[in-house]
Amino acid sequence: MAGMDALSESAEMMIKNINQLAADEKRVRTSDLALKTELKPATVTEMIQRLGDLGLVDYEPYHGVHLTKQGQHVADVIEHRFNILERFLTEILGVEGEEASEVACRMEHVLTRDVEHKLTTFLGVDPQKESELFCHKINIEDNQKLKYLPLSNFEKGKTGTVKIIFEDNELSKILEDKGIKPGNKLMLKESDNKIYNIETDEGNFTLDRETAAKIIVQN
Amino acid sequence: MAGMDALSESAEMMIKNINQLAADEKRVRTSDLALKTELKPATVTEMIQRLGDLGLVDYEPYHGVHLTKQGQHVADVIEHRFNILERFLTEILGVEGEEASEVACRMEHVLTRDVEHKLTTFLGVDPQKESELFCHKINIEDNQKLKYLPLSNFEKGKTGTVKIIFEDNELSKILEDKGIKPGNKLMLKESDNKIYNIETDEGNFTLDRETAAKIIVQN
DNA sequence: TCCCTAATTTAGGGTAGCCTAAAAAAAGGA
DNA sequence: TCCTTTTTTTAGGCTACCCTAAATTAGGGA
Repeated sequence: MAGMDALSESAEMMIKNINQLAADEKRVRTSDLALKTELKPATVTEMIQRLGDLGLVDYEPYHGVHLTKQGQHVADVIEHRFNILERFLTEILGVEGEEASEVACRMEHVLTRDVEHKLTTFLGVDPQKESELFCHKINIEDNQKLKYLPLSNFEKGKTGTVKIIFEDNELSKILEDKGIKPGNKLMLKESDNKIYNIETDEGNFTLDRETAAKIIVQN
Repeated sequence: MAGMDALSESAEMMIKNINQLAADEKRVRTSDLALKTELKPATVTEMIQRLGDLGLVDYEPYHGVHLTKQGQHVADVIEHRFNILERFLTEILGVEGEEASEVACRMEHVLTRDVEHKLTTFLGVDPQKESELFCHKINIEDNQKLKYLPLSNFEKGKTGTVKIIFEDNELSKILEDKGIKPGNKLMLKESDNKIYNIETDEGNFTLDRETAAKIIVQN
């Protein structure tokens, strides 16, 4: 896209405020923006003219602005970033309301989409819903990359990394001696759903299904 | 203090770079700063003159700069904020190295001291060490109030309540079957920072660090 | 309709941050 | 020492954002 530099914080804030004042189709007035942004009307005019040149708002002199499709998208992204940042700050870090808002408001302009996504997932929001909302589809590869399976359901011939072992210390120790412990790699050589033949750095072993079911592997 | 407005991102970056180039007492040269900041020498001169006026650097025309006590303090704070932000982004969110650095570098300028503190505690850094280093003692209440920790930084022998599991649904479901789900209690029996041995209502399990980091526990 | 007022824009001014080009200072070799 | 080269600073220009003050336009009441 042309002019694809990042928007300034000021520009993004103006778009955010236009969006927040935009009720029922009406154009947003300069004076209302001036009040909300705590800028002088002349400054608002200057800024919305710039945004108009960028195609982010539809500006008609003396008759206010409204967001274009592009501008609306920017507003949605900023809004979302603000929300997750604010949630993170209050719910996870325990920052007080007012301060959380202020910090989130400054941080929202420096997030990348990737960090935004990861933070969203961190907060337990369903990424699918998010992706519908924001039209940036989640890459299939991302899903593939994070596949956890019990070894009992693992694909034959594939190599994976042990993530979790569900059992008491005794079994853990036995498995550990065989190189089966969180962090280590293993390969499922053969299986008939009753016995599982695996290979680790320590050699080859055979497990029963019950035991294999307790080892979670990431491919 | 006089002139206590927040420093601009540019100014803070310049101070940070001066600090990073300041080896063995020698003054930092304009040309080296220009290389590091990717600014033109003339721009660097202009900036360090401004910083000199603010009392943050000791500037002698044609003979480079070094940080004053005040400037050094700013550099230390920025450096620390960068470090914890980078750690949070990589260790908790799983952001890749390069991107984590860039985002941390932009975020470091918008943190408040309070958020910096809470994030530090969240990452499980010894607050005592931090307070020695930065001379602003961490309030005990802050610790008490800090309700959420990744399991990877949880205290051995303590029992907590699972609040959030982040990662894809698949991992969540697997953990859920084993009693690791929001609302349930668990106890961290043993840990060597590589393997995490826990006990839940459903039994005993061993997790790797990466997985443990994705389970947020309230103490 | 016409005029007055309120809203808005334009005009003009300032600073921070960036730049290039030219001047000035320092540094090092012969 | 002196002269050339490198480094640094100064001079001057540009843009984004902010402002105040002066035009300009819109809109409502008589």
